[in-house]
Amino acid sequence: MARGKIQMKRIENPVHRQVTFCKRRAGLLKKAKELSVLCDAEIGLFIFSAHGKLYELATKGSMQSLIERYMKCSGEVAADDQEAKEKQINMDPKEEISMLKLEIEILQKGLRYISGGGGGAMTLDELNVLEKHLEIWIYHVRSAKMDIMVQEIQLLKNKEGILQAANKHLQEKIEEQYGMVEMGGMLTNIQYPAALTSTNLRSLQYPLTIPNETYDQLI
Amino acid sequence: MARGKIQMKRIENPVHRQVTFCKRRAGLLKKAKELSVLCDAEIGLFIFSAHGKLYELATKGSMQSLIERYMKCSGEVAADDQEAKEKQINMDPKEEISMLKLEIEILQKGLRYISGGGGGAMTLDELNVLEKHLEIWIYHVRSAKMDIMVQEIQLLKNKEGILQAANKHLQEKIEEQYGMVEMGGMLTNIQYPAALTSTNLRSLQYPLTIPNETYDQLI
DNA sequence: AGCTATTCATAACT
DNA sequence: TAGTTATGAATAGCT
Repeated sequence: MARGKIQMKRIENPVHRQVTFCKRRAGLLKKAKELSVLCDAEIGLFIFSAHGKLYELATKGSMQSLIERYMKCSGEVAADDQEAKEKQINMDPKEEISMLKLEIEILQKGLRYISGGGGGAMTLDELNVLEKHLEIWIYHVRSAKMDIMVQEIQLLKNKEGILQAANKHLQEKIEEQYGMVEMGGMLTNIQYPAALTSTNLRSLQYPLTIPNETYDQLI
Repeated sequence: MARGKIQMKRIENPVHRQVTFCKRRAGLLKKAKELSVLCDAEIGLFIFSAHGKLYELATKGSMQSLIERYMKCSGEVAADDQEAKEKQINMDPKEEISMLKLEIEILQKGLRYISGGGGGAMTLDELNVLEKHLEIWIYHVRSAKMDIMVQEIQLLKNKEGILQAANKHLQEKIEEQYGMVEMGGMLTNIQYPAALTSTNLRSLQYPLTIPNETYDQLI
């Protein structure tokens, strides 16, 4: 910003990068404090340098309590699951590896804690770790359920497409024969026949491996 | 900073405070992103407005993973990087990823077994309480997702039923005209037309309020 | 680290 | 709520 602007990309020169990191880190922390004071906001900020060193700021109480509050909030708002997954797709192997290693470490910690019997009362840290575990567990189950449902939806859509094609073909056939027959309202005016329930669908040849009752269990 | 400097204390005028909050929040998030990009740092930032609304930024992966890393860092210094790094040299990234995933799975299994077995001091009751708590958080999101998907499935099934009815009707029409026309193979032999993707389905009159992209978000 | 020349962020105003 | 502008802050390049 001074003496020439810089490109918004990683600074390649290590010395420059380090200097800039120090300066901008200080600036960022200052700005965060200011926002907190001026506008009565609570802010949690942590910065990991490229070398892994941690710098943090928590404007009210501890970072722990802020993280707890964050968890509650994001649990309600949560739509960042998908965001995380999207990012994971574009993640390079090294990043993924380090993430997995981190996960392992946390799991090991939890395992040690639980098997060790804990001893005293549980601390906030330990509770947070346990919560994380539980989330991961639930995630896998939910993920599997979702996969099944998505698969089923795709199947239904495929079948629909085929039926539509068949329909169109038949209509053309009729129009061919009669020159002009009013069949346009066909699709919209036909009542949904009571006999044509999902039970009938199973007689189709497309593999419908998932019984209908599964839906109820999925919810 | 402009048109007169301001005191570093809570802005009493609520309007001013709100405006300043918006502007400075944007500035802070921008600065955080810049620091991350320029200096190859990982940053987690969350801001609660005075009214409790959450604004967040996580520069790499998800906030979840960053918080995990934060926990680890602030908790212990511990590092077995050397050992891990040595192994990593002679290993294919994909192989390593799958190995790590396997390890995670095993750990999770063990964790579940131990907590389920309930031998330790902490244990079943406390874990159940924690689990319940987490499930409630997740329940709301999952429930909403499931509702959408079930609704969509029902819609598709309805459409399918109607299409089948239309199909049957058309077939009968043709058979009426020709006495006996071979149309039985219709449904099974028609190739699924590439043009008849889910995009086309939206042109149907049946209310398909849920855009297709939603599926991806649901997973 | 410390020093400017610049660019950037933003307080007040519209 | 959004856009403009004068001004104060932050900081890139040097030393």
